[in-house]
Amino acid sequence: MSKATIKDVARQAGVSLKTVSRVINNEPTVRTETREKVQEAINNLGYQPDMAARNLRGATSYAVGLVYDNPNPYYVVDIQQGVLKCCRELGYGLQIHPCDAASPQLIDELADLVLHSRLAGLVLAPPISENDDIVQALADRGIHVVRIVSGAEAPGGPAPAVHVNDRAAAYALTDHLVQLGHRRIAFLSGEEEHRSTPERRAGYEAALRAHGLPVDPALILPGRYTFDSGFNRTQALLAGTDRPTAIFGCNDEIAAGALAATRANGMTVPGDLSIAGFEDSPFSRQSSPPLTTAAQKTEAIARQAMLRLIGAMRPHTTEDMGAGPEADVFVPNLIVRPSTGPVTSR
Amino acid sequence: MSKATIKDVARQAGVSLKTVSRVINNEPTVRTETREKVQEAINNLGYQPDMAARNLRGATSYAVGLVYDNPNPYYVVDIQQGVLKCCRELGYGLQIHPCDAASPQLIDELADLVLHSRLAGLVLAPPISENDDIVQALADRGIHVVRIVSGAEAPGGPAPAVHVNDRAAAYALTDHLVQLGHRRIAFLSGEEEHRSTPERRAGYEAALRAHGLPVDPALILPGRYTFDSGFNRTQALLAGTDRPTAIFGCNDEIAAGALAATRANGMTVPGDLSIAGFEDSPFSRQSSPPLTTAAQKTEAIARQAMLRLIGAMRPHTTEDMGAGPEADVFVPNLIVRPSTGPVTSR
DNA sequence: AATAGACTAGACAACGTTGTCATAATCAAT
DNA sequence: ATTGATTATGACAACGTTGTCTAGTCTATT
Repeated sequence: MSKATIKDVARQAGVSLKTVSRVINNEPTVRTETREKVQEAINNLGYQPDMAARNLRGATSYAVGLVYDNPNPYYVVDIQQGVLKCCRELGYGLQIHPCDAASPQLIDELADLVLHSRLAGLVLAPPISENDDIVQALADRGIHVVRIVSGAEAPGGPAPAVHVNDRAAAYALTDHLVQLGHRRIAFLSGEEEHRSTPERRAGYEAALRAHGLPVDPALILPGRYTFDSGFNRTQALLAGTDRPTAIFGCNDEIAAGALAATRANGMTVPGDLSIAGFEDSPFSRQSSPPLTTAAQKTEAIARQAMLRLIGAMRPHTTEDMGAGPEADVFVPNLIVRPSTGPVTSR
Repeated sequence: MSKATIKDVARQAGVSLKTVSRVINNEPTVRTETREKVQEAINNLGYQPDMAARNLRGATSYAVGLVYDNPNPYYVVDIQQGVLKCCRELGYGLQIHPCDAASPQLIDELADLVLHSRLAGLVLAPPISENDDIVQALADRGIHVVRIVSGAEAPGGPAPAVHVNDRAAAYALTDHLVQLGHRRIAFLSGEEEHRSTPERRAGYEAALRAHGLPVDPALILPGRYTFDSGFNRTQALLAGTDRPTAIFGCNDEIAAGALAATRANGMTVPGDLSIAGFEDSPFSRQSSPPLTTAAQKTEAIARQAMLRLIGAMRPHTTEDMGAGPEADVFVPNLIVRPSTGPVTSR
């Protein structure tokens, strides 16, 4: 009924409490023979260390926090899943912490969280992870942090980071559109606070330039990562004189909005207009036609972030679990679906 | 830098550790004067009890688990939010636990979770909450549980429950369609494991009967809570001879699929066909036209569930926070949007 | 005025683990 | 064989809190 403790294991293995503790924590100074004896007792009793006691005693703790303020539940759930799985592998607890990125007390709030929940560190998801002030302030307070950020490579900032190369993926997606013959491709931005926006835009511009095409500022529209934002901007575009032949929505919701506006205008996709999104959310799969998009492996990214966080604090814990630094950069995959097609002559 | 402990509070207030503990836990046997003195010291030092120590010592613990296996991230995030907020109010920790409802080891897995994470209890979300075998097995093992279930009233089962009266809401939605003149209304079911499916269907049938309309089995189609399921069944319906004039999708994803299929068939909504969904997810708001649906207050439901769980264990903790038993039944609200309209003569 | 009962408060141990320090066992080199 | 260094193990305290038990202080009743 009741759970086995380290004491039970020690008794069964015929060793002291401390020796069992050493085996559990993979400390080197245990004879192989002893280690095996203890391991057997552990397996035998189905022993698992008690988090509460562990956290209480040590300078070290076995729980991390996941901090996010992301409007996209699909993303949030994926990130949670990835971090949680990794926590279970490593024997860590997870404290989720949705919050308000704009709150002026956010830093204090997070510092409090770490203190009171005895967290070993924090995994920061975008856009909070991309706010250097916050990350720096946390680092200054001695809080271990890992960031999930949009960007091609390690900026060597105040904290370890896992990177999503949105730029390269946006380049590939734009290239795909150009290959289809599109010359006037509108870019519907998301919030500038999300670094993914300027990154994706940079990839879009780079691809145009690589093909010797002009970057027309009139086709690059500011906005938000929402359906409505995509809808409204597309209506404005279509009402204008020099219409684009393709639209690159900075995420799938924007693209879904663009799709709805296009159809509301009596136009067909991709016949009259090609539309592409980003993120491979269900919106992109369930619209008609399904949207061309770029898929990021959110769960794997979250897992890698977790490994980096723990690895920074206890290198031996995560040995052989995550590969070297090259594993820290993820490039979303282009997924071509029917919403993009060859440009048609008017 | 370091956090204040009960010791610091005791010293500042000039009382013993135990007295501070009594104040924190709202135990009755403390003189008002003493209580105030202690409270002042607590506020002064910004003291918050340490979860790890609390959980370690007592027979009682201050953390709960949230168990779910729900394919809908919008729902999951809302539930999390509601439970988490309530946890913070009550000073509880939250352990999220996504899992596989079909796993044969689920019961052991949950029992282990409770034991090893020292959880005071579990909040069960649908569909796991609606599996009586699981709930009963957990109750038999002495695990405190609260269920969020679809159904009109307390069944007096093995565990306290919060109810979502899908039946009444489905009745209202169906009534709305009938009022618009619809006589042939198809019902696209979700998974039968989710009790919401038979409940909503019961409401649909009851409304038809109340208006003296026949319940045609050919119009009640089994299926799943997915876009594709809605799409395919609608195509089949529209290919048939005796078409319905309205479709009631058991959730918004089904309805969105139905909408896509309808348009793929060259028909207009609501002109040729009215479509209604359920749940008020973003799908219903962002489709064109937006879908008539029924909105459940998921966050409030989650909060109430949490209150019931804690209330069952420590009645005095939740006094005055949640109202009486009548607060345990929630009826989703009908939201009328453009996807439903008066039936047109053919 | 004495005393039972209720109320209030404190001393102390205990929860399960790890950090510190001491000690025992082993080994290499003289 | 003895020393010295190294490795392997154990005894004990401590983390911050609450449960148990005891003792002191009131109030009410006789």
